[in-house]
Amino acid sequence: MDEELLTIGVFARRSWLSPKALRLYERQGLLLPAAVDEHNGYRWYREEQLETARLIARLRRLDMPLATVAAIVAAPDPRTRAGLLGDYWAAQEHATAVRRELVTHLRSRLLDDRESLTMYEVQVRDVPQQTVLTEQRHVNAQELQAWIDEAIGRLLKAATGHGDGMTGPCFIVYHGEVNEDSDGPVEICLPVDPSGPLDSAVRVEPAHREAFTRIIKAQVAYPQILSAFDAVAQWVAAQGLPVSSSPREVYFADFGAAAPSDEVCDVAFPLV
Amino acid sequence: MDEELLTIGVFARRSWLSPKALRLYERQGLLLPAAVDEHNGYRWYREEQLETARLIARLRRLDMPLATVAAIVAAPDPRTRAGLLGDYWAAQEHATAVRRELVTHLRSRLLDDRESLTMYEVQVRDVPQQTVLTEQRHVNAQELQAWIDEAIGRLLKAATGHGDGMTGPCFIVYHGEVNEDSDGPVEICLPVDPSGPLDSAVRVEPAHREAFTRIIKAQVAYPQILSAFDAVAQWVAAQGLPVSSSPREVYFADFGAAAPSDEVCDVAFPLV
DNA sequence: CTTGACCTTGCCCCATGGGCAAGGCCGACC
DNA sequence: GGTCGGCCTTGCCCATGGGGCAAGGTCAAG
Repeated sequence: MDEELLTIGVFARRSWLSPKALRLYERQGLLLPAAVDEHNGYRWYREEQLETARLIARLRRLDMPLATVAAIVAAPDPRTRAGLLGDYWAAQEHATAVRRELVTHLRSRLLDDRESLTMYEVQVRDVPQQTVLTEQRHVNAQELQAWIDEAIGRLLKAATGHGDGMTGPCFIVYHGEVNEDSDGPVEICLPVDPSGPLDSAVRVEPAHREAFTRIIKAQVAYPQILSAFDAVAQWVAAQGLPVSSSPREVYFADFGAAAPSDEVCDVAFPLV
Repeated sequence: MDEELLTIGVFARRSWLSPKALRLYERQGLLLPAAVDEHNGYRWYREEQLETARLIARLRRLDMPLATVAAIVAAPDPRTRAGLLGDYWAAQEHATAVRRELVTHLRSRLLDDRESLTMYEVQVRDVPQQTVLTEQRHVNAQELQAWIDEAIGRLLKAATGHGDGMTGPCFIVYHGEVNEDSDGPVEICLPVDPSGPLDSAVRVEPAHREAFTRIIKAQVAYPQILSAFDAVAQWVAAQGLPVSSSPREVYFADFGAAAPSDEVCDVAFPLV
């Protein structure tokens, strides 16, 4: 055995890491020195450890958290390592894509400041009683979109076997706050012909008056849409009106086919 | 004036920020409460401040540092804000692109582990004396590539007016370490016909023997290329040979036209 | 008056090191 | 043997952007 051990300084220079980082990695159990002198505490590394250290250095250049680095370093074979790296990077790309959309939206909003200047115009209307197919669940902000897509699919399917099918715009009722931490519940309602069968997933939404504001597709994104809820709530409070039920989004257009500047949805608060 | 002030809790909920964050932003001078009660220290915010707070919340969702957020918030008009946001995001996209390349390279290296298994093959050769056009500067790792491109352009141009033009492969000498912190100096040399004019940018590179290893284009990227330097330095040390001059990269192929798996460069250490 | 919700400050914690101080150790030179 | 410079050690404080919790002050409703 060629037992030429390297001091931490030499090892650091040759691995493109700093001595400080190496000491940290030892504490984290990520990269242990081959030996530690009991007398003076000096750390000694083997040349073969350079390969691992350089892998760590390269992964850290991606800003990969040490825990993820540790998982990759601990992986038994290169294919597993490449897989974990791919997973990590896919998640990063996804996060970047989300932010990229936010930036695009925000820049255009800053420039033509449609939303910030044109205040939300709040109106009042009367909504007749409706029979609705309904589905309700606890979901947080992350799961919301996926669940809405699924649930609407199911409700639409159920509606086709229900007299004339859909008889009005679908709406989503927020019975509780929905954000990263809090999860509703949220209810999806699809108005149908009241003469159809009344099974458990059907209820009657009572006639009511509601205050609402109309927004475009680009304003539906979370959390921008909260400004619209806020504006309506503000307006209602300013009028001294009491709110009688949970706020909702009423989708009167084909959301998928709409352009970002098309009006697609009303944010509505039922009044007494 | 409609002086309906909001408590920190209400303001936090309506701005999508946390009270804790709001207190931090006050300390940083990013978003000051409209008033602070002298008696009990309660913070009070104006409704108009919601707009700023929401802008901050959205910018923070991009992981933008508070200092950058502050610059944007302090900008006088929306166009300036959009410009700063665009600059920030362009920098982010660039950083992501760099990492993306690193990931691609790293994954392929993990999978077909060409570099990690096939050790660098080190050979020795004799290099005759050469007259070279030369340019030298301090540059760190970031500026290096751009400077090399420019300098080679200048040297090639100078060489055309110098007898037969280029008479051998261009090489880059690292007189000092080059990384993020340290900046060489680095010297670029282009061999030319020794019968040409001997002006200040020309020197004679003495004949020498050198140890070198040949690498492919994909291995030229920083910091991977350091493994090659390391391998040659190792080999030289193992032979007990003294190094006589600074290490260098000798580019014998058309770098731009080469495929990633083409051999393009020798990493060489002059011996006595 | 009590209760619960809200507010305050202050402290410790996260991750990933950088920077610096105080002090130990080692080889080289005189 | 003494001394010097360079390496090594540990430990503390710094930054970022808050989260979490404790101890205590405040306020409005019942």
